[in-house]
Amino acid sequence: MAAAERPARPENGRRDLMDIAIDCFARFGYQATSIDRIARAAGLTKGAIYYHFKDKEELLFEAVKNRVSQFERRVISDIGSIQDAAAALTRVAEVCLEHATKSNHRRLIVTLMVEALDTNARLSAQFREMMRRFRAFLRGIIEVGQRQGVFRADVSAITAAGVYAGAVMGAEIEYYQDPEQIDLGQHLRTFLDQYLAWLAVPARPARRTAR
Amino acid sequence: MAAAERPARPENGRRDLMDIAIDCFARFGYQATSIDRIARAAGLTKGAIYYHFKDKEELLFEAVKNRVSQFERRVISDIGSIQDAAAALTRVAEVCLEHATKSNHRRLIVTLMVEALDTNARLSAQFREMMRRFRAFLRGIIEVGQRQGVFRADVSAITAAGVYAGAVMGAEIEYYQDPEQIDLGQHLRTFLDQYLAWLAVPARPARRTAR
Amino acid sequence: MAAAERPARPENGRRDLMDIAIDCFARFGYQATSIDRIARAAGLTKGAIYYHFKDKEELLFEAVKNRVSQFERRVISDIGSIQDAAAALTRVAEVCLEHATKSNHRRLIVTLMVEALDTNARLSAQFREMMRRFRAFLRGIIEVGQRQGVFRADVSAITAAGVYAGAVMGAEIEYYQDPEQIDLGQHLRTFLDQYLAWLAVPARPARRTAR
Amino acid sequence: MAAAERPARPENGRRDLMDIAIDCFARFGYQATSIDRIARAAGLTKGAIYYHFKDKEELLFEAVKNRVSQFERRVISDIGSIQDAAAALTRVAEVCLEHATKSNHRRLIVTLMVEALDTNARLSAQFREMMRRFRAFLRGIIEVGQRQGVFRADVSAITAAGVYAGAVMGAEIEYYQDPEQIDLGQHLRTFLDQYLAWLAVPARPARRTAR
DNA sequence: CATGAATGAGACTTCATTCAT
DNA sequence: CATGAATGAAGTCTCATTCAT
Repeated sequence: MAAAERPARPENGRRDLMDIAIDCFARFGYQATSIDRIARAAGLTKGAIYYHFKDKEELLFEAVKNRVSQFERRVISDIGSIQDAAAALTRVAEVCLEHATKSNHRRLIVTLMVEALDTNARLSAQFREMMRRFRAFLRGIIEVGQRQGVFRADVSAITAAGVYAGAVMGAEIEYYQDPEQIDLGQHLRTFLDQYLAWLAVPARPARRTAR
Repeated sequence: MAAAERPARPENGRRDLMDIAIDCFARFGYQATSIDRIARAAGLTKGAIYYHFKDKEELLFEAVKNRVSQFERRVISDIGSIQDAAAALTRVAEVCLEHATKSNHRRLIVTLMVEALDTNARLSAQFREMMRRFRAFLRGIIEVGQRQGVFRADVSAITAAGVYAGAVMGAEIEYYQDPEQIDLGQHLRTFLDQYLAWLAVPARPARRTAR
Repeated sequence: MAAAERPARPENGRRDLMDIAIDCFARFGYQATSIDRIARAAGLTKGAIYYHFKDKEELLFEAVKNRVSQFERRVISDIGSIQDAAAALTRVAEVCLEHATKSNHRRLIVTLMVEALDTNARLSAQFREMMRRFRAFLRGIIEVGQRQGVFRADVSAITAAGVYAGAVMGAEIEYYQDPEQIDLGQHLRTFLDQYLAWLAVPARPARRTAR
Repeated sequence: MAAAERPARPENGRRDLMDIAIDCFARFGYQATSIDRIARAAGLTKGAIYYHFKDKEELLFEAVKNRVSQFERRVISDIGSIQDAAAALTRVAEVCLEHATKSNHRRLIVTLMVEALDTNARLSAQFREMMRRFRAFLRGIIEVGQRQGVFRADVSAITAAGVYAGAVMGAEIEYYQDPEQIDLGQHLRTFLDQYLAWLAVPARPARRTAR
């Protein structure tokens, strides 16, 4: 009662709050997540949230920034050192799988990305950049493979990257919606299997790709 | 008074209203579409909407039912008669492309499906059923190909169907988000190319598929 | 299509409509009875009601006027000829019983009277007049009895009339609310019994009445 | 900081708000009392009401529960100790008189009871229970008088209780409607006079009561 | 830091009423 | 006479946000 005894963990409340907010945003989206819902989930009152965050949008942006950069850092740190392009693509899918099933990182991203489409220009732009970075990253891997001669050269690396990114995202949504019937791991492995087979340099008669 | 010209447009207001509502829902989702926005878009007042629809949810469900069944009828009527499994899969992608770019059918479905996830149990169940039907339909095509010997038999048809459905949906989302950079048509053709190559009976050494 | 064939029963729709409206008003009161509810009960659309009645209030006033005057005419026609004051009071209670249980006359009156209290000045005034007429009527009967020497003279006839009117109305409300436990007939007979005993000229030592 | 003066009025806003709401409900009934009207009467905005009460119905139920139990506690505490049955019945009427004229307790109850009849099943059930308790309480008093030999034994105590409850309620309504012409105190005393005379053991020739 | 109380804008919905046909 | 369509006001409720303590 006298003097000291400050909250032991300064700035920790902010982090905790954000994690809880992220859980809500990931499940219900932005609009269906009221400040009150977050507060209740955190065992606080609404006022406390406004101590840590300027407004709901700041909370949203921080949440997205946090999870997006965590995902990107993870991908880069995991893949950066891999020399084998096919192994790198496999690894990316594994990270996605993990972030979709063991954390809420991917679900937050996918959910908010769709919700933001015509609803939140600024957020949508942020997601667009993120997707572009992701595709550019994948394209980089593919081009390495092409340069190394392990991937066929007659395909557009950027289109291939887009196919990859879309397939992973679509599979995740199927999984979020019907986890009982969708085995996301098998799904992604099956996709990778066909994707890598297609990218592989053909034995002899090259199958023509899409115009 | 002589010949034709009956009420001119019986039950037309309801139909028009729904089309307008669908446009809004497809772009902004359910929650971000206020009754007032629909009314304004239709050049009516809110009250008029409640004359035609019991509440916002009825409008939503009717909209979804309408577009889903239109999409399903279209797929069935287009594919039903095709004997060639590969051609059927190609055709499905073409219909999706058309419904994603020339109408708002697919965007309505994808947008609302994601929004509904943990937000609207009843709607989500409806979408889950729709996706299951879609995968079952695709599986049927694939199994026909397998029975005909044109598709390899060592892959799970239902998993393959899920990969297909997910890839198409993911590509659509990429397109909705970044239409300037994503050429959905090329995207889908590229995916189909790899998908069919993978499904095709291998010349010699069968590549093993995922577990 | 040519000329005549007017609706066989002119002005009949109006009467039917009003009876249906009265049923609704008697059960749900004025505010909880929407024009739509009446229309549906009558198998018509709202517009039809506005053909017959200027607005909802006119319907209400007509309904009240109708039932009130029917009740009053009935009381007068039934009691007018009775010479015996006690028998007249008994008869009034019987008419009330009948109008409370076999028709909706009394329930309409009681329900709307309470609802109108501070809500509809004009209607409330009308009911106030009605109650005053009713009490005046009862007072007349009592005074006849007093003049005839069959009722004690040391009671205020107007107060006695008020007690009578209130007791009947209160009993009705108890009955409307709990018809399973309240036997309105027995209730009223019991009240009458005590009321007439009290009014009767006492054998010897007159019990003093309230100041 | 030294001694007393705790939050001054903890939970006070809620209580104040309810009292104001009760005033409105007692005068206008439930439906004619808009949230806005209560808010204005309280000098607050609508939102403040929803901070304290979940919705309008909760406010209603709390209001009714409050006034009903206050009335019942008052009756019990006032009458509980009285040994004389006639005095007890007199006392009950006095409490009703006070609660009808000096507070809004009885008017709230009577007004809402009538309005709820076919309009709010849950509330109506609550009032039905209240009336049953009231009649049971009165019956208890009457039976005590009968056992003590001061009340005649040849009347149904429960019916007599119903007559009493109804007469009081009816008198109140007359008073609410026409306070200028109805002197509720005299009304109730007159009723009590006749009621107790009727209940009293007759000197000699017992008047037969209604079966 | 955090709470409790309150605001105010905006959402959904109901409903009396009007009107062209 | 009657309907179908529509309006506009008013009501209930939600929610992001603010602020004194």
